[in-house]
Amino acid sequence: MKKGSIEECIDEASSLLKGLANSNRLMILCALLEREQCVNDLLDQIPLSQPLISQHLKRLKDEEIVSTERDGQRIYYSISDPLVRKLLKLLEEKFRG
Amino acid sequence: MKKGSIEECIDEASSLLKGLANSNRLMILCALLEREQCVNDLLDQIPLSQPLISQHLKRLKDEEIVSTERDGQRIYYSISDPLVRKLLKLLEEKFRG
DNA sequence: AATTTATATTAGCAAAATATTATATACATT
DNA sequence: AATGTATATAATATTTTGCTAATATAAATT
Repeated sequence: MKKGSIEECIDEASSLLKGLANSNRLMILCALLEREQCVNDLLDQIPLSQPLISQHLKRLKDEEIVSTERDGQRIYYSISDPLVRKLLKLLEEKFRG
Repeated sequence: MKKGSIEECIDEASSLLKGLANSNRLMILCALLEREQCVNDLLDQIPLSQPLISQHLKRLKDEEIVSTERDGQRIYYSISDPLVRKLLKLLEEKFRG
């Protein structure tokens, strides 16, 4: 893993946390935790508008929390960062018990 | 641990994450990760104004991320939530390597 | 009781994050 | 090439967050 000054580490960590710290994005991530899904799959499960889902996905992708794979018209999103998986599992443990 | 609807869980998780998702609060938490400290201790290590540190500490306390113990004039803060410790360690692992 | 030290609170403002609405692109099908 | 389906982008409005500066409280000391 990369290393930098303490301030840099903290900035990177807080960026990652900001990426996660939103209930709509968490919903999306919970869905993706089970399996990779395209935008339309997410639209079926999550009560948000299509543009809003796309915007959040973009944010997650910019943050390198998710990655994409195109299949024809569809674009499949999945959780690329293993740390994020661990974090989400920890949260699940705590809040779902 | 408490349980509720999925939406509630997600809201609680995102509240917690929002509490953590700020570089100044992360700095404070990193300091507290080592040992409990009073506001003045933190002031010595962290380049923020006293009111700002107090505000962030309040936020962390409201979120039940830290807890306090008074000793005379001083108020000692420590990380009360074991999950938060785990999360911070995970982040340290990733970003400090 | 007056002063000092440690900490908290409040109000106002600027900046950032989020949501909404409208529009655009890209691939697939006819 | 025209249409439909899947996804992305942009502009704008709204809400939330964070900072600064000023002030307040609470315990300790003289």
